[in-house]
Amino acid sequence: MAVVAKDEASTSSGRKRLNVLAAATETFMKSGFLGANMDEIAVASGVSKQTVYKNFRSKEALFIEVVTAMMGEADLRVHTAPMEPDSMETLERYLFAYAHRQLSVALTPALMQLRRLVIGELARFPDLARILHERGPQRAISVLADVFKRLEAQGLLTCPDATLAAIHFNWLFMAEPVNRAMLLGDDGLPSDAEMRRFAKEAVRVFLAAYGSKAP
Amino acid sequence: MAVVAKDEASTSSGRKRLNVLAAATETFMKSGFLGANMDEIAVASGVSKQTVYKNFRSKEALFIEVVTAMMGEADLRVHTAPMEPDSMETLERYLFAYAHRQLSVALTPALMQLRRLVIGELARFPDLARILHERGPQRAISVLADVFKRLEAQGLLTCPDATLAAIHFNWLFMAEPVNRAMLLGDDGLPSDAEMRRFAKEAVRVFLAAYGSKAP
DNA sequence: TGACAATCATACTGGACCGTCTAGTTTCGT
DNA sequence: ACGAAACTAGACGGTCCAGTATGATTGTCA
Repeated sequence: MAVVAKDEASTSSGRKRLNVLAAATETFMKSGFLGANMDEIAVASGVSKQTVYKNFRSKEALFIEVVTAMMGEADLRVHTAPMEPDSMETLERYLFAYAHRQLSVALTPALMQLRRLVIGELARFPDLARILHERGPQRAISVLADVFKRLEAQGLLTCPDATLAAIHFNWLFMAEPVNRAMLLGDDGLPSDAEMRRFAKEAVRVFLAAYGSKAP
Repeated sequence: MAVVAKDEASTSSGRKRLNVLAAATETFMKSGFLGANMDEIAVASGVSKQTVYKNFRSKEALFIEVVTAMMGEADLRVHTAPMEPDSMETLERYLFAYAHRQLSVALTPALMQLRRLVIGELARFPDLARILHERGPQRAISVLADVFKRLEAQGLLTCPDATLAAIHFNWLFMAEPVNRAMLLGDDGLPSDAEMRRFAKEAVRVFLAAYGSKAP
């Protein structure tokens, strides 16, 4: 009865489970929750339908696992510890690097489709949308606000409400490309050059409003 | 064969058609495209299923009419001619009034649900999403950019790229509440006091970055 | 009034699909 | 090697649903 923490991919059953998750991810992302077909998922997994239902109670349960797994992966990529501004030459360069990094990591076809999927299923799965909000925009803003508080203590910023400042900075570069991606599809995703421009201009506006005037 | 432009609500058939549209709107908004049921729509319309299909070729066609009709109504409310800044006491007051008005008009449960619906159906109805983008954010930004160009000519703003300035201003007050509404549902909608705060702070940041320094 | 079009209630067709069951086969631990 | 557990392919029950067909009923207009 020794509980050995086996890697999921080491056993045959574990691999099959991962295959199902992968195939379900693709299918749900392509067709949505109602549009997805459990038979198709089983076939794409190279696994019998029985095995699908051995690993996942129902279509709903599978959907929830797919979405939370995707959010977990996204978390790892998006929220690695942000470099400290001290180590950067200037505040401006730090803010630019942060913005550019967030744009590069968040504006991927997979993450945008995940966002569309969760928004479209808000009524059926409100918890998933809440989690996506908490671990996505809300968390980014919260982390940013902490950084801004320290920067204000150092006299580099003037932001009485650090959270509001973080909201402003975050959306100054994120809002337009995310909105385009939501409504125009992956064709609306910005090139790297466009990302740099969004980042650069957001930093300019942000520092004009929140930068300390005293040199 | 005289084509008389009859008001749709004046004839019995016309009224029935409008009833179907209204019921379909409610059902699609509640259940999404795949989740909606044509029998339910017929019953809610007080009309037989036959009559539904006499007026609309298919479920898809009905959905498209419902969404475009909603976008048309929204257009009327959101994009009434913006007051001219000249008539306002100060630029700051003008910008605040504009932002507050946009927030009040756009952040309604119906419009947010329409947005969720269209985003969720992007793959199935890409044209609807494109139209929503053109007549929503893109149009607001375009109108704003024209105003900003005039204001710059008057020396009240400094914005070499008026469209970028419009993007920044628009999302400074819109992005956070819209994002919350998308992921948290109608509970996330801001109160009037919160709208005023978003508007006021957006104006402050915007003017710090784009306001003319010369008094 | 009478003919004709619209509408109604309802049944039906054809198909999709979730989740279960069955019977036979493979894999795995011991 | 052997028994248990997992797996497979496929069928199936039950349900749902878009769209059509039917035959009766109502409303409209000459």
